[in-house]
Amino acid sequence: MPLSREKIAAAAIRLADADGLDGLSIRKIAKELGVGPMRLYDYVLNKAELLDLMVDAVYARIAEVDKQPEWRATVLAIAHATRRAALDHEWFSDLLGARPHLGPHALAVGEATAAALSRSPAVRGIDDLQRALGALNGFLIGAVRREVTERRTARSTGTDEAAWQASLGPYLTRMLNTGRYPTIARLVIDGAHLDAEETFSHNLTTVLDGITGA
Amino acid sequence: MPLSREKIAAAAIRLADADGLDGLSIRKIAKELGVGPMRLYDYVLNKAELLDLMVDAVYARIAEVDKQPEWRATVLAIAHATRRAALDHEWFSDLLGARPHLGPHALAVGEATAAALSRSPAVRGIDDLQRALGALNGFLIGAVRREVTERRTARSTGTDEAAWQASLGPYLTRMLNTGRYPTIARLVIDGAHLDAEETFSHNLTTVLDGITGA
DNA sequence: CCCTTTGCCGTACACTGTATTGGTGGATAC
DNA sequence: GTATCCACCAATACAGTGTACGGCAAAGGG
Repeated sequence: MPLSREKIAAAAIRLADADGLDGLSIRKIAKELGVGPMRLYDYVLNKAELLDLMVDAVYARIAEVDKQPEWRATVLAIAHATRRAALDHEWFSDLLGARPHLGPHALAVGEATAAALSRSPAVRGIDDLQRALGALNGFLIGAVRREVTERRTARSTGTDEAAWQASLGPYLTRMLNTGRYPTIARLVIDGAHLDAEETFSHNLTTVLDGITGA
Repeated sequence: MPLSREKIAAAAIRLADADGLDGLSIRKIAKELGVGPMRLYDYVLNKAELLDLMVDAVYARIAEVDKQPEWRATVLAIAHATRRAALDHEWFSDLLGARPHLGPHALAVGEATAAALSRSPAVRGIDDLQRALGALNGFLIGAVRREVTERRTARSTGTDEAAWQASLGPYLTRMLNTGRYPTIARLVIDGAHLDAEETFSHNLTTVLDGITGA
């Protein structure tokens, strides 16, 4: 069975899911596919283009969300699907917003969000739409990125407990004990462990309220 | 004159400003400082820690903003300073949100924003504060990231005009001519070239309006 | 039968971060 | 004065990266 861009992207996604973007190399993908490393360059211009293919493959899954009748429900569905995809493929959050989303599926979800937003009564002209899209996408990119890094550090402080207790933990408590960061300290100490999905939902509606309310 | 973490970070920042993060290597930093590459490891654990140092050095500049009497003005000042810093050091946006901000100056900035937000009447308990901080930081990270990538692609389509006219341009017009992305097409064609700073300001107040519940 | 051309394949290059080894100067002990 | 040790620094070495490029075999044309 011959190679193809799709098959290469799929193999790359499998590896990136397992080892992260840093663990992803042309040679490993080729080995996974049982071919020589340079074969990949018959289908892909360079590694950057391969990353774009991976991103668009994920966007394809995001684009599968059902279209909702109400514009707000549509935006919520797309945003939640994007978050879900980023949690399933953490490397996705590293690439999200790092290059323009120009793949066909990325354009499709962009179209769906833009169309939904333009149905909001608060979005009047095309300038409003451009700004609203910027605000929403900005929040989406940043929020997802934050959540993924948080999850990563939580995992690594659990795994690499030695390093945490040896350096980072004491450093942090020392810092907070200086009294120079009282609010942060309060957040760390008293802050309940809020449910991540609930927080995301809450903040998303906050941003949407800002868009429609102003 | 002896080496120091600060001096190493400063040299690394100079190089990253010029060549981007991809062009940054231990060997180049060492050459810039006139020492052997392995000397740097007497001051820095590994490259990741060096990147953290660079990030915190930028946060030091951000933390210099004058404290405003009104909480909203404080948040605006910090956000604009962060954006300004990311435009001055584009690599900063690549690192922003990619790892927890735990350096002393990053903590200072976090403290200032958290303190300001907690003075908003709409932020009642510590849970509200945690969420508001998440919404604001999420937007900030994503918006800055978006703007920097936009600027980069604009620059590279200007520089590498051959590649644009050969592949990406035609690809995009072909895509938009399929009629599958009418809203996006309208945005690309009719969309005025909005001032980036104005857009950022507008969206920032939009998010803040959402937080305060206006 | 020979020549050309076309596609396939692996080698090779320049570069990365960093562990490790070897050497060298200066201070201290006898 | 000599020997020993130690701190410091330089260079080398290794395992890996993305990808340019040269060689080779098969196919087609005269």
